[in-house]
This record gives sequence, C-alpha cells and structure tokens, in this order.
Amino acid sequence: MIVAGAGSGKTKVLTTRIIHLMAAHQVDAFNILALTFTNKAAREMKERVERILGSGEARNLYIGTFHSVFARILRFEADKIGYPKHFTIYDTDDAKSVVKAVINDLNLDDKHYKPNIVYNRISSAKNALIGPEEYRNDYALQQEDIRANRPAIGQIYDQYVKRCFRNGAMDFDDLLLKFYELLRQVPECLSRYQQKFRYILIDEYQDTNPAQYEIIKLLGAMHENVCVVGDDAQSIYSFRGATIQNILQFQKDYDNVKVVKLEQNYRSTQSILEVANEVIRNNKGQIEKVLFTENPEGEKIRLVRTMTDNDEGKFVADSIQEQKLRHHFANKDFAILYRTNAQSRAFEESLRRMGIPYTIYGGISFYQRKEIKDMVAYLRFTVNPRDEEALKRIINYPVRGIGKTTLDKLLLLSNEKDCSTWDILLNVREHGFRAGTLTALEDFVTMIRSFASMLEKSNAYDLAFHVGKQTGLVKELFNDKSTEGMQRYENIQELLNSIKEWTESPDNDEGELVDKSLGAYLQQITLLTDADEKDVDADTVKLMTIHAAKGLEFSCVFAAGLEELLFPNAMAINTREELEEERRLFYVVITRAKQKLWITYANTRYRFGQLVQNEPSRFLDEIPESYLDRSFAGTKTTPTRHSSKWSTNYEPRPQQRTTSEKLSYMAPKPPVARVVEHKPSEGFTPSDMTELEVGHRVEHQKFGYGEVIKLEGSAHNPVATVQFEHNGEKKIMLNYARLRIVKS
DNA sequence: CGCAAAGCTTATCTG
DNA sequence: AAGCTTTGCG
Repeated sequence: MIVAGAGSGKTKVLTTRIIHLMAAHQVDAFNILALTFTNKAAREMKERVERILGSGEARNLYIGTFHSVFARILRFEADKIGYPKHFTIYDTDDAKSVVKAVINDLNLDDKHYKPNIVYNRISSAKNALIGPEEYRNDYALQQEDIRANRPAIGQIYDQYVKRCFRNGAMDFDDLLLKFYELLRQVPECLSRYQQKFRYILIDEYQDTNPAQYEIIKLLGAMHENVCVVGDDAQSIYSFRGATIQNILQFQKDYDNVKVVKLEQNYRSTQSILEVANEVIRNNKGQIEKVLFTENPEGEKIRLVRTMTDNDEGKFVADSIQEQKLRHHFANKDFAILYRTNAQSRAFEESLRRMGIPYTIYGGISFYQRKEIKDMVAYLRFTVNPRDEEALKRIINYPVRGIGKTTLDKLLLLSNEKDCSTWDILLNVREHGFRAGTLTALEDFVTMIRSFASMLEKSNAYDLAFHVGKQTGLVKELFNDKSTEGMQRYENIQELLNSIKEWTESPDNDEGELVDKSLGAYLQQITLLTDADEKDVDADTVKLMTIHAAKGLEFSCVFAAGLEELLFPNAMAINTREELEEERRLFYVVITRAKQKLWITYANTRYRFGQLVQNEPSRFLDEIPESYLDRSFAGTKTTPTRHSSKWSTNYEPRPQQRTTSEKLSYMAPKPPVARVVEHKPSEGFTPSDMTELEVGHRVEHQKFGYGEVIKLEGSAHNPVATVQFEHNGEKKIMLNYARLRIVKS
C-alpha cells in the first residue's frame, strides 16, 4: 500500500512499477491488471509505459477503469451468466427510465417514488453487493424506506433487476456486480482470471466501494500481488458507495502488507500546502502523515468576498485577465473549481464577455445529446433487440405512425407474457392491431431485420451510415435549417466520423484481436465521459466541479462558492462523516493549485430563480489568518483583525444598494470604504463609454462628480481613473460601473 | 397525432 | 431561470 499525499507523484509510482515489473522481472504484460479512476488516466498510463519501453508491449496490459475492464471481460463471458454477448450498457438516463416504467407498472405514484431517488437507492445497494432479496430482508434498509414513506423500493428493485435482465442490459453498477457474481458462480472463470492477473495495481484506492473491494480480494487471492495507491485525505466519493475503510483497513486485509508513504509534495508552494495541512487537520481518523515541500513559499492565498454570484464571476474573469497581462499566464494555466455544476453559469458569462476561451467539464457528454442517443438507439436495438429502452426511443422516430396507444399496448403485452417487446413484434399479427397500425409495425420489424442481417457482413461504420440513411433520421436533421437543427446534423456527421475512425484504428498486433464489431463500439462509448472527449491541452480556462478535478493540477486555481449550505453543501452537514468528506473536498481543491490560489464566496446568489443569502463557509475559519490576503480585491481597505467566529446571525447588508455598490468587489471583513453620500441627479442615464476621454467631467451614481484623469486596460476590460470631488481617486471598470458624461 | 401552452421540477458529487 | 412533462385542442 502506497499512501501518497496530494502532489507526491502517485501516478508516476504506478507507472514505474509496471515498467519495472516488465523490464526487470520479465513479467508478461498480459499478466498485469491496472485499474484507474478515469479512462483518461488509463490512457495516459499506457502511453507512458509505451514511451519508456517502446516495445509495443504496453497495449497488452489490462489498463482501464473498473467499469471498462470488467465490461470487456463480461462481454467475453456473458453467456455464462445468461446475458447475450452484445448486452447493452445502460447509462443513468436509461436506468432511470426503466425505474420509472417499473414504478408505473406497479401502480405506484411517481410523485412519491421519484425515479431519481429510487434509482440512487438501488445503486447504493448494488455497490454494497446487496441484491433485491437481501434488500427486502434487511431490517435497517426496510426501516429507512418506511420512514421515508417509500416501503415499496425493495419491490421496485426486484422488478428493476428482472426488467434489465429481460432487456439484456446491465447498468453501470451491474458491471461490478455481475463480474463479482461471475467470479463467485463460475469456478473456472475465477481461476482463469486469478491466474491471468498475477499482478494487480489500483490507483485512487480510497475511492473504491465494497463491490470493487470484494472483486479485488477474489482476484488477488491466488498471488497476493496487490499494489494499491491512494490518499485517505482525498476520499470524496462516498455518494458512489466508496468506503474510506477500504484504505484504512488494507493492512488487516492482506498478509505481509508493506506500507510506503510518500510525503513530499512536488506540486504546490509552501503557503498552499500549509493551508491544506491546516484544513485537513480538523478531520479525525486518518492515516498519519505530514506533507512537506521544498518548493518556494509563494504568495498568500487570496480570500475574496463579492456581493453576488455574478460579481464572483466577474471578479474571477477580471483576475484571470489581469494575471495573463501581468504574469504572462496562458488560459490553460487557470481553473475555476466549484462544488456544484449549477455554479458554472456566472463564470461562463463573464468569461464570454471578456473574450476568454474556456472549457466546461461535466455538462452532458456528446453521447448524451438527443440526436446522438436516437441514432445510437437504432444501433443498440440492431445489436440487441431485447433492449426496450432503445425501442421506445426509435419506434416512432422519425414519425412512422406508431403512436403512444400502440406502444403502450406493445409494452403491456410484453409484461403480460414476460417476454421482450421484440418477441411481441415478431408475432404482431396475433394481437389484433388495426390494419394501418399493423402495416407500420411490420415495416418497422422488416427494417430492423435488414439492419441485423448486415451485422456480420458490414463493419460498424457502413452499418451506421446505412441506418442513418435508411431510417430517414439523417435526412430529417438535414431538413431542419434552424441553428440548433444544423448543429444536430453536424453532430450526427461527427458521430459517423468517430465510428469510422474507430473502425479503422489498428488491431492488436499479437494475442487478442481487437473486436471491431458494432457491439464493441457501443459498449465503449457508454463508458466514455465528458472529460474523455475534451482536449486537456487546449489553451482554455478549465471549469469543473472539484470532484472532476481530482488528480489534476493548475498553476492558478479559483476555488469558488465557499459558502455555508453550498460548500459544505446542505445535503452533507448532518453527520460528522459527511462533513469530513466535505472538508476533504476542500482539501482537494486547495491542493490542485501549483502557484496561486484564490478562494471566493458571494453574499447572495440565485437558486431556482430566487435570490438567497449565504454565510461564509465554516471552512474559512480553519485557515490561519497569517496565510490569507484579504485586502486583495477592488477597494483599498486595510485588513482588520479576523473575528475567529463568523456570526451565525446573518449580517444585514445596506438597505438600498446602488448599482455601483452591487457591482463592486469587496474585501471580506470590513465591507466598503466609507463614501461621502451622493444622490444621483434626476434622470441619471449612463453614457456610452466608448466615447469617454481623459479630461471629461463625469457623474457616478455613488461617488458623485469627478474628472477622468487616466484611461487604461484592454478593449475587453477598460478601466478609467477618476478624481472625484468628494471621494478621492477611484479606478472604475467601465464594463460594470456606469458613468454619465457631464456636458461642460 | 402533432403542436403549443401551461405547469411542474430542479440543482451535490459520477463511471 | 431553464428544461422537461403534461394537458388541451384542432
């Protein structure tokens, strides 16, 4: 077990170990299994090994995420657990849709039984290796459901599992669960993979769940060459079923465990690292370690409060602009990291306004777009006609006269006979549909059959192209000349291109032949994420959640939205365990920064279209004052003593806020410098700022009258220095503040 | 069956 | 505020 602090070179250790095994101990690449947290990490690791060994052997390594590696094996062994070789992998949307269908079939109210909640419960159960039967016999789980007034979840779970099986589909959790079952139920599989994987390496071990734990235990039992790398301080995936116990208990789980600690950080400045250490010290129950660095001390951490979430966005965009000009940073040196995806909007807007290129991670991935899902649904259904979710998408798209009534009837029949909807369709004459409907249904069946007959003769690309043409789907999108319609058409073309590229990419040179069937293609795209599709090296500012930023590093980091109820999030402040995980999340965001770190928070922000007020995050109290620079933004105020406790009563803000005040940045503790009050003149209207020149006399809504003495900044962010009559010299950012040019 | 309007929900994190 | 679902009508 390698306990590796943030920035201590975890991934390098894993890569080096693989190389060492192969080069110095002549271990065959086919006997090494390396499990990573993301597809991207897997790809990078493979490339690094290949670059150093240069023998082409790297491609024979089993490197990937738990999900992708197990999916690959399951496809091979599917028949042994009763699944079709080309089983479909359901993403969360598909899975929730099945849950919803089951809820409706059981005549339960989907207002009470929200598919989202039910699905999450099922998912947690699966991650803990609890099947439907055990679920219904588990007293604690039953009590929880009864208390939440959802006693039928066990029943839904049971039906859900049966429905997925009938559809020939596995959800994400099944990829772990079914693999586990395979090992448990089929002895020859267990021994085959135990023998094959003589060396097992696992990255980010602190974020593994019980299902993953048991699988590793089984696979590793024969050789006990299990090497895990992790950092308990960065365990942030408990919502996905991860248990920090896996890493805390590792020493008890295996004989002869050797623990290696990596405590030197090569990433961050001393200031950043010390702040991180101070914060994480507040957690109990950790593996003891002291992170240090030989890097320079660096700058203090800038703590900035703004009035609103939009101001926060503007502040960050301005700061990026300023840093770029002053210190020649590139766009890609910056990351804006936040707790929830919904926070991205304000940053997007301000970056766009300033003309700073950016990339958002964690939105919907390419493969989740409607038009892509529609096209993919045809391909899925061709490969696996039991896939009811795919059928529901395509049976009447493009429109072919098979409406809701007909579809409902088909679904009902398949439930009654407990067979797939496809089986009903194959004998559709027996079920008394009207003549017109019958023709439409039979035409549909004929079409799908013609696609299926191509599966063996054609490659994935030719088939996909044919499907797009034959169904009229491509034509339908082509005819839509709206901006969105053209975009959708381009997306379909892009999909076809990517299938082509995939089809033509080279095979494995020895050993296994890479499977180039459509089925194999479909399987891997379901497991791709947003992050896998985007180019990390592009010169853009990166926006993502802290979870998504795990394992990454940036020269300059903005940790945004440090507010109570947002971070720590309201959903995670009810138990010590939850709160400690939020703190680890804070630790993660701090340690993403190499050189400069900003921490920002807003007094008010919009939620569901409503303005809410937030207090500063309790985590801010945990940073010693000496590491902080609070005087940083906007108004020049001297920092004052920091009261060790933020008031629990909300400190009311000034009664009426003028526009300029609302848009100004504030130093956190002492709010704003006192200004001499000014009442805007009657009918105050801001002038066109492009006409502003040095020497103009202007009126500001709050600061009053003054004279422009300097113009600077860029075209995107012009700044005027104004000498006010009663309020001294101020720098006014013309994008935000509004000035009236006074006729003289 | 298709469309438009109204109504309702959402937003903690993800392979 | 925005996206998705339901409802109502032609």
